[in-house]
Amino acid sequence: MPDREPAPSESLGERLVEVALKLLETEGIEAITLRRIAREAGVSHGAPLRHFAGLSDLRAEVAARGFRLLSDSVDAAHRGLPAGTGPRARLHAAGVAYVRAAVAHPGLFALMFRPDCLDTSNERFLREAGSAFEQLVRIVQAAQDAGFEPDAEPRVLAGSVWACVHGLASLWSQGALAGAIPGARLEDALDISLRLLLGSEPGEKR
Amino acid sequence: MPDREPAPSESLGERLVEVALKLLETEGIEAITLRRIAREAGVSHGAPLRHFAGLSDLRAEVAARGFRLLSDSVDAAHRGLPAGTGPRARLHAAGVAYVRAAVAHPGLFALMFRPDCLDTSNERFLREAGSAFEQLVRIVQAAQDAGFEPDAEPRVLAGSVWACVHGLASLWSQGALAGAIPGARLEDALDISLRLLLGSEPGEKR
DNA sequence: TGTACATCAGTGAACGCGCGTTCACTGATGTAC
DNA sequence: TGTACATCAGTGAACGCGCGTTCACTGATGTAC
Repeated sequence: MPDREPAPSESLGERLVEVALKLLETEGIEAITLRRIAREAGVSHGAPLRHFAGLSDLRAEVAARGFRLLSDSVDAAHRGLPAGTGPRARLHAAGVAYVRAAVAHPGLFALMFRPDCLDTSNERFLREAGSAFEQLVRIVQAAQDAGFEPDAEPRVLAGSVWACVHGLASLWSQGALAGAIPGARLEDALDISLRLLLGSEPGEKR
Repeated sequence: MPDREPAPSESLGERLVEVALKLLETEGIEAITLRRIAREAGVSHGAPLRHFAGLSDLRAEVAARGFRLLSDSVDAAHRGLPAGTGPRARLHAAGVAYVRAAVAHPGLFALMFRPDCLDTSNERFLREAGSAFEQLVRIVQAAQDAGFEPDAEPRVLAGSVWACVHGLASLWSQGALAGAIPGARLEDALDISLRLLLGSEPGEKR
């Protein structure tokens, strides 16, 4: 994903979302206001309302990008694995990718899971969040076919896996884990979590 | 914990915190402002500053109560178990208690993990958060003594367990899990998560 | 090739809001003598 | 038992802030004829 400059052809709506993403990285959630984004984009504060129904609509649109980013990260990690990799190791890699992507974009990640801040009925938000979860369900189902918790309901199992990596990403990216465990390394906690969750799989190729 | 009426002897500082807790239950985080709490307590909006250094100090104080409540819930669940209960089943019960307490107080729970909203250097906040984690470490260590992941570093292991139940509590209490899995029941996800995390323990008394 | 018109993205002044914080004050309470 | 005084929790007016949203407007662009 090259960090392209805003092309002049690009619509203001697009540009505003990108400015918001940049602001999330540099200043965090509280900077995501209509006026601030407009200012940063060099446009009058009324302009964003030509492209979004209101503040929480814009935020939902930004959060939708977050889900897309998460999906893409998981997908990229998946595609990067050697051909013979087992489904369980793939699930493991998906978990790692989720946590890494979240920790790399703490502001965006926080916004995505703050339903009081955004319009959760926004169409693109629902679609991207939904398809990210479906992606996880597919990966989980493949692992189930390979013997991982074969009797569990796939969506519920996927939800449990999601919750676990999500908790890790969330606590880590807000500094709570590092605060409680001085000298902790994310890798260690991630390894333990995923090993506990998925079990060890001595016979499977990774 | 009886829902006692504000005793006239009670200090205003105490009363404000209790009003804040009530507001969190009924209206959520955004209601937690100095002016709103003062209004609700029937006191002028300047009064709270006689008891707290500022808004984020008050919020930290409220969050500290949250950690205490979480600790107490886990503790009560612990004490309620039959005498012969194994350490692994005790860890399981602690996880269940954590999630239940969090889901029962979604506003408070959300506030506790919003470091941008509160003064994380507040003394009581640090103390209560710290002692809640220490409580978990002790429970985890007991499970380790009974053969659960005996070689893991106790604090990191505790962090992993924490992250997992925390993620479940967090996603559930904000409706994300229920949104992704129509008809989902918290109990099911909780059961799967904890079973995956702790493994099954056929020989142990529950 | 021109002319009239509609469309609509972006402007910028204005409104009203609740907020945190400051500050001079009041008035009850307790203490020193 | 009185009197003077200090303390300090709570008051309420005031300040300045950034916010979301409204609204009449401008001016470029494209379309119909």
